[in-house]
Amino acid sequence: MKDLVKIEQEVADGVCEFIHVHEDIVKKVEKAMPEEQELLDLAEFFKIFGDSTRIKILYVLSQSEMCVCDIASLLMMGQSAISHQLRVLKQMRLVKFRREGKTVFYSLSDDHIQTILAQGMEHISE
Amino acid sequence: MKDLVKIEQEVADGVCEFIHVHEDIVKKVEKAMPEEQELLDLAEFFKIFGDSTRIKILYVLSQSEMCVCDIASLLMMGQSAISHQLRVLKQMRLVKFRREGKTVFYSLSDDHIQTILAQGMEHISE
DNA sequence: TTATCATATGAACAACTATTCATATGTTTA
DNA sequence: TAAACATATGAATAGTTGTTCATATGATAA
Repeated sequence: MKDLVKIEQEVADGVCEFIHVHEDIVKKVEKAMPEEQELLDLAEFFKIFGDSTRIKILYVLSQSEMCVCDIASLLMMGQSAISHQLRVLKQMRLVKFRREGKTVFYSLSDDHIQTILAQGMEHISE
Repeated sequence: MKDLVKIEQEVADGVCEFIHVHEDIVKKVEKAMPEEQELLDLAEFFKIFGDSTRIKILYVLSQSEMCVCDIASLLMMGQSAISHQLRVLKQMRLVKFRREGKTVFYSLSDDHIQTILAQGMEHISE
């Protein structure tokens, strides 16, 4: 948050900060703004899909449940890297898992994820 | 890409890399994999929405076209920061702009963007 | 129990990215 | 023309993030 002294100085410097705005538009949109937190959450949500390793993991899991080694093999990446990313996906509830002996099988936590992937793919191939 | 020597060493170390996999699953999914580039593009696409400043810009532009100063004022951020992010959004064709005198008005380049925002919001509020 | 194996995780490092600062560009007005 | 102004942009910086390495955890088998 800027203080008035700084704003005044910027105006003196000829910078537009908050002065030469279209007040009618700004005030109207200001009222329609969602909670700050909602927009932060939204960005966090999309950020998960914004990494190629995670996208690939989500894609292969959309085809079949799989253990960590299967995914590492498919993506030709180290077990540790996959495990770290699965942790992120787990924390954000995008994947779930079941244990079978020493092996842990991961899968998408719900169909919604697949829908979003498909929606994105549709969009970029236009 | 790993070389054989490294893989052999990892096996010797007791690391799973590519050996103790479920071959049937892996081979089946391998065939269904899209082009590497398609998944990279998909991640790049979602990455744009994965930043709170850009999400906010997209949101306010979904309400009304706006100049750079209007956006900076609404988000209480510097003109330069907004301008830099608008450049990213412009390059990725998420926003378009028109010039009117000294002022540049930005707006969403198509309705699809708004749909994706709404889809995401719907998803996180579940 | 001990050895083996699949997965998880902390620390370190490298790469990337968002913001700020200073300044440039291009438009309008005097 | 010169001054004022809205926006754009290059460079520097600080913060974030993904991968690797080494090691820990927890489960099974001998």
